[in-house]
Amino acid sequence: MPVTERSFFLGDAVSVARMLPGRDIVIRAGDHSGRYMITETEAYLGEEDRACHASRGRTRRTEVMYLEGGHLYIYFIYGMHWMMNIVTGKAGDPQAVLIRGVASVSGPGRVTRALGIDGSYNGEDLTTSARIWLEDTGRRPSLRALPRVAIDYAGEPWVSMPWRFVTEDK
DNA sequence: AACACGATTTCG
DNA sequence: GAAATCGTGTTT
Repeated sequence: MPVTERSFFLGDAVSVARMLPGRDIVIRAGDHSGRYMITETEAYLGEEDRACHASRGRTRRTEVMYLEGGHLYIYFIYGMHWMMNIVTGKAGDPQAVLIRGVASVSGPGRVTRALGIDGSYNGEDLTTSARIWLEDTGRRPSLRALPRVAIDYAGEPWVSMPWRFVTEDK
């Protein structure tokens, strides 16, 4: 069933990142329509977290992270890839969860390409959108917690925090 | 106005 | 191992 309760997204990013795997992202957008089970997530914990874009404060790019949980934070990187994140927490608390993988699609850049996600989805509200939302199918996969990827520049302790969650292969 | 670099992917 | 490729944040 669709997850329309705002409360689902108001927890901290680590909590939400642990709840997302097993749930489905549903897209209804013309040429890109489908259901994709989330398999891998990564949490970014606000201004304190040196790996989080919000560690540099509120800017034009990061302002959507300051919205209340349930909105999408979409950004472009390496000149070619869109990254999809789900904002979590209360308004003013810039946390988000990167969607690193969905069933049969590994890698955050490949996820957005498969789902047809681009900058037009930045700021979209998952609890009210007619083209993208979350659904709870009841699946509760066991997870493995690992360090986050490609954030060496953040230094310790952030580079070592086990805030990446991967569905165990079974 | 110029510069350095990135929450990645792909090719060699 | 290195290129591709450009928006963003920082510095000048």
